[in-house]
Amino acid sequence: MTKSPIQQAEDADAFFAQPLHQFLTYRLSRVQAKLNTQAQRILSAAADISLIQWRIIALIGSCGDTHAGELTRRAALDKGLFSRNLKTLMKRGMVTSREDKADHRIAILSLTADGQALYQKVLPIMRARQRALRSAMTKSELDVLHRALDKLEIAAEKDDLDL
Amino acid sequence: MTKSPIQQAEDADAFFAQPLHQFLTYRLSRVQAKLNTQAQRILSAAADISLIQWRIIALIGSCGDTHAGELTRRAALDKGLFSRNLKTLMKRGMVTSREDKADHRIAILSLTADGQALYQKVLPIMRARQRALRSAMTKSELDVLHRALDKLEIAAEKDDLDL
DNA sequence: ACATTAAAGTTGACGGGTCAACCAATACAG
DNA sequence: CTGTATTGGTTGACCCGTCAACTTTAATGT
Repeated sequence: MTKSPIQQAEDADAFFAQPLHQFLTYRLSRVQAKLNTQAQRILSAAADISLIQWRIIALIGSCGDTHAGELTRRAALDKGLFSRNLKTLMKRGMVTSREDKADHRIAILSLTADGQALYQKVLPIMRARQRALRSAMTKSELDVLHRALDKLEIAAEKDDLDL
Repeated sequence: MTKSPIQQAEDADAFFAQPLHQFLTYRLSRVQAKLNTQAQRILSAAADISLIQWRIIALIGSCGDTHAGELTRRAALDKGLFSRNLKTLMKRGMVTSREDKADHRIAILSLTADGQALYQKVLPIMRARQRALRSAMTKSELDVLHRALDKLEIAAEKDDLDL
């Protein structure tokens, strides 16, 4: 994983010209924050629900009736975060849980009628948003973006970045 | 051991049965979270400092002696967040402030000797990290990634996504 | 000059997100 | 069968990040 002198020089120029702004991680975090804000605005307008709660409803709605652990693993969601928001969703009558007969630690989760209605109402809205975001790019740009994200994700898990 | 992103993607069932996993925003937020975790790990090992505090030190170190408002505007950082972390950095003796003679609202910030030392020590480490991340991709992939981020950032600011 | 408005920074409140301690139930080893 | 380890889930603690209220000081306008 060696670097060409040219690239190093480019890095240096960019850094001293514009600290932080050109850092990949910095740009990513800003873009992600803006996308989050947008999603929250859309969700609160469409269904008066937070993003994290929408994610939980979408998980339950799309994965069928399963238990919390399965969903948090699938979505890489913190189980504490999940638990708290699930509680408020149950208070709001969007989700119900029944105990698993075989394993009493497990609660099987399902959407209530209200939860289903919300899911069916919001899902197309969020899909449309995703389409709109994608449509800002060409197909090949989108492919490269996904590939780049894969690579970044792998690099982010490395403990030693040839430091 | 955690699964690679590729394996997780292969776990995904049908396209529509797994809404979250293919959502661009979802992937972005996960990658960003992992990059953040990595940065925090590196920083806490190298200098026992948090990411936000490093950003503040890097801003002061690279922008010269300026006031808080200038830096928060430049970095799109919340001024409240900045203020609080600045306070702890001053407690730790990394930053000092002196009042501007012309405008008494303003405090001019500078790094102390300790702050400078930390800055000079950590900067190459973080720049090496950026190089390592970039080197995971080809030049053209990087270009497309930056272009895609530009477009996403613009799309994220739109109020109506043809919904 | 005085009143109004705006800017710089501090503080409080609150949700998101991570981590660890903890409890209850199950699985497992001897 | 019994003690131990593991798993599912809840709760508490803590930081990040956003938003808004508020104080102090400066700019503006009449």
